Amino acid sequence: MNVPASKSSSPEETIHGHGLRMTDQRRAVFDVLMGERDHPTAVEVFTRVRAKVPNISLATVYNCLDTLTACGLVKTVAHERESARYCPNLEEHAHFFCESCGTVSDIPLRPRKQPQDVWNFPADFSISHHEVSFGGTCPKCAAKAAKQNRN
Amino acid sequence: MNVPASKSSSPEETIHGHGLRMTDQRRAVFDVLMGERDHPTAVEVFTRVRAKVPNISLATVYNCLDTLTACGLVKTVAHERESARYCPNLEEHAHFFCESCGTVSDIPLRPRKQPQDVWNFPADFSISHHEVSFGGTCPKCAAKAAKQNRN
DNA sequence: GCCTTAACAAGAACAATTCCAATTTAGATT
DNA sequence: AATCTAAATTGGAATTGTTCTTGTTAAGGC
Ligand SMILES: [Mn+2]
Ligand SMILES: [Mn+2]
Ligand SMILES: [Zn+2]
Ligand SMILES: [Zn+2]
Repeated sequence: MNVPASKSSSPEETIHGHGLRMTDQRRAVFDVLMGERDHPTAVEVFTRVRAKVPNISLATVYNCLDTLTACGLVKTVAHERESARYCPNLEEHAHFFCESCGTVSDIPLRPRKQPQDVWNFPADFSISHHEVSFGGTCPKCAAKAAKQNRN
Repeated sequence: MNVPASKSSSPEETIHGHGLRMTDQRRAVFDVLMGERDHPTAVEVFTRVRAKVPNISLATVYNCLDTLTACGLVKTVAHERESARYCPNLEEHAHFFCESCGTVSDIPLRPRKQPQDVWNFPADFSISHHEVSFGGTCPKCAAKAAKQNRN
């Protein structure tokens, strides 16, 4: 667990490195996530992947998403109490949730910056991971709202 | 909604300012949260508040927590897919979740710093709120682990 | 080709939260 | 002080997203 997938190795190799097998279902779930740069829920992944593997079950989609996450091939994204989303972007980044249209955007970390630059940790906290999410209005929706207001 | 409770005004005033009433149940839920500087779940609040209001229902505890949050008197804290927690600290801060003992600690924002100092937002994103959570090992648990290792 | 074990499918179970309909209560109005 | 009305509470049912269970399928080492 927590072994990052190096860019050079294939997903097969990464999965094998965890003592697991690359199955059609895992491959299909992985491909669906890589195919779009968005953040689908498990059910959205399920409906997309059914086009390729018509008999896959939702339980298997959940299992695949869990194993892919455990192998470091995708990321799981939680926001408030909504259903989990899955992200193919392995770079360190935060998430922006547009409250108007629901889209999720990746927000990259500035080079050479760390969360500790902004939050003041008492000594001796050992941080193993962080999850940062922002809520607000995306540029697209802001533009739409501005246009509305002009009328 | 989103009207912050100024420190000078009482919870009654704040609630009235939102056109709502201060009831025994709301008062008791509020007092329970203010009574400890921790981050209880709804069920934990429920069991604590039952000491004072023995017949309160869990649904009411959820309702009270929602209204107190809407009035800005407490904060709701989400972390991964766990049950929601509630926080009496109105200062801007992040949360640290100890994976070993489960405690939640407040991590203050450094003065004059912003999340935007660390994350690079494409222009035109209007941020209305953010939630930042860290996972890892708290100092107490780190010390315990170190002691174990020494044996 | 056989065997062991991992992976999958289908549906049941689960936990947290929300919804609903009936009852109670706060506080305004007489 | 009694009455009235909308808001709040209650208890239980319903919902939702996710996990668990059990029987079946299929890799891949031998
Ligand atoms: Mn992402
Ligand atoms: Mn807090
Ligand atoms: Zn938007
Ligand atoms: Zn700890």
